[in-house]
Amino acid sequence: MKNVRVRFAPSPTGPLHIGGVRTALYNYLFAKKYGGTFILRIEDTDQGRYVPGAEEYIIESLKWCGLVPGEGPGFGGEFVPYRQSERKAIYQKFALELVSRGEAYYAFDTPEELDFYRKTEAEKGNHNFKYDNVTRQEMKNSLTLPAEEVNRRLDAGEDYVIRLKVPENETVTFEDLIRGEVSFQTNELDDKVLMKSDGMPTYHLANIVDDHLMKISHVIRGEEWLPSTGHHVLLYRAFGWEATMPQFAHLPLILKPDGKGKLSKRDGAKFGMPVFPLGWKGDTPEDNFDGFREFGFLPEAVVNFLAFLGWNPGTEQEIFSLDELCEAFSIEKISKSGARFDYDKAKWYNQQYLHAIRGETLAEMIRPSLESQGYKVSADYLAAVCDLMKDRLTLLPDLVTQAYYFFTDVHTFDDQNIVKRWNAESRPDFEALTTALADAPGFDAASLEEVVKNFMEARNLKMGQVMPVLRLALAGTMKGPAVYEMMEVLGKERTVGRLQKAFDYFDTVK
RNA sequence: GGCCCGUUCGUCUAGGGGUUAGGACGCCGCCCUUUCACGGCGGAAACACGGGUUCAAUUCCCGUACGGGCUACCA
Repeated sequence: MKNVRVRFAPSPTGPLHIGGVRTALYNYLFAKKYGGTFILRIEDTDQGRYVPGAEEYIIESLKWCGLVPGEGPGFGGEFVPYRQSERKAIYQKFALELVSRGEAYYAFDTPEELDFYRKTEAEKGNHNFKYDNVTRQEMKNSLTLPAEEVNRRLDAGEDYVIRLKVPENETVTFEDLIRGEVSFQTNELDDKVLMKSDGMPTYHLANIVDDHLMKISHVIRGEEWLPSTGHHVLLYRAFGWEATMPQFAHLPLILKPDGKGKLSKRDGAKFGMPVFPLGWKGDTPEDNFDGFREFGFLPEAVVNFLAFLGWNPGTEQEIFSLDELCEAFSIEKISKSGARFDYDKAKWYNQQYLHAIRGETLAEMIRPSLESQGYKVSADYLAAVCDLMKDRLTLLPDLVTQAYYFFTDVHTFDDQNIVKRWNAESRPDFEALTTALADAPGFDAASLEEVVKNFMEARNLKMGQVMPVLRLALAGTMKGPAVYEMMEVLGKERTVGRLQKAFDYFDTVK
């Protein structure tokens, strides 16, 4: 495939949600697979919904995921600007061209009039009023009004919109790369507004004009756009651009975990999971969200998880780096039906990536949150702890909650288990063992194991009598890494100190 | 309501005219083990329904049901 140019075209109306990230991902993968270009275009034509900071958020999110655009705002490119609000004049010119070709027309009906019209129609039992090839004949537009009046209204600066003049009695058919042939009857299609009365284009116009001008080869977008694709094809025709029209691929939606509707930002709070890549601070507390990053996900895991929500390579490989995904990706393997958001699966992916990570790398990721909690540790020490813990983690913050005792004194003891493992006669043995440990030739796991084993043999003690007590004394809990390794990482001083202190405490537990 | 799209284990999915319908998550059991995890092994678990077409249909066609999307001077 040559000259693949795809775009991700979000609207800066708030944080980019995870479905958007997946759309961006699939566009990116497709571009990379064929050596093409991944373009970011900001569709900010609705000034009413514009949210400051949203564009920066989108870019930061894409970067976090490793999906860096080849062209876009801040990324340069042949077709600047990539922000639609800065391309207003272009759309006006093309809209006027459509009017002069008779493919579009001026309409003067105000939103209030339209509302009123819709309401009265509804009262008459007609609940699906459309501004279309039949109703336009009784509305106020350049098709029904005399030319002089149209000019008079235009000259007087009256508000107007430009609408697409959808042809009658035709069938629009196009080939969707995912769904196959899809067709619409033009009589079912309404005369979509192309230019709003504020002089801004609607999505439909801006989208077609920009995709054409920016030489977009494939439009990969969410399924919510499928119903308006009929209009889009009509628009390409009206402009005479049908020969170079991009190919369409409509992605299945990401659904709520319970399958009832598409995933929305409210679902994060409802299901206790992230639905945004990065955290977002809105104006109200309800508008503040933690993202996958804040929950403790690695971007590679999020990307891998997202890639598999609606696509799979057809092999049994589950773990893919971004590069591997680029290589394996194909539109034909995208599924047709919506995929529920499966948070357990997302966590599993994270766990897999955490297992594979190097202790040092993990250490640097976790350090900021550790320091914010007041723990200060050396790089080597932290890396050693990470190596011990990483097989036990699902989310990054688990390290601090599960292994806090590597960074400070044990503050919570599992008394129930202490009672089971410790009694009045235990003390002499464990004091002797502590001394033996303190005198160990080396404080590495292997030496310690030997010391403990010799000790047990000499005193005729069993593994189950000794190990749990040591573990309880060092960590306070029955869970955790191997005892010898824990001691090695903790070091002689801390190990011995903790044991002595713990035994005093154990004597008091009933 | 209208239009469009969809439907394989609970979930994500592979597959495809004749298969013991495969994998992964989750769940259960066993093994490993000083604990918790990891890991290994095993288990329960699916072709929405009805008609065609065919020697044969879960697979192709048509309906129905169900689900989802769209139905704005939002994207």
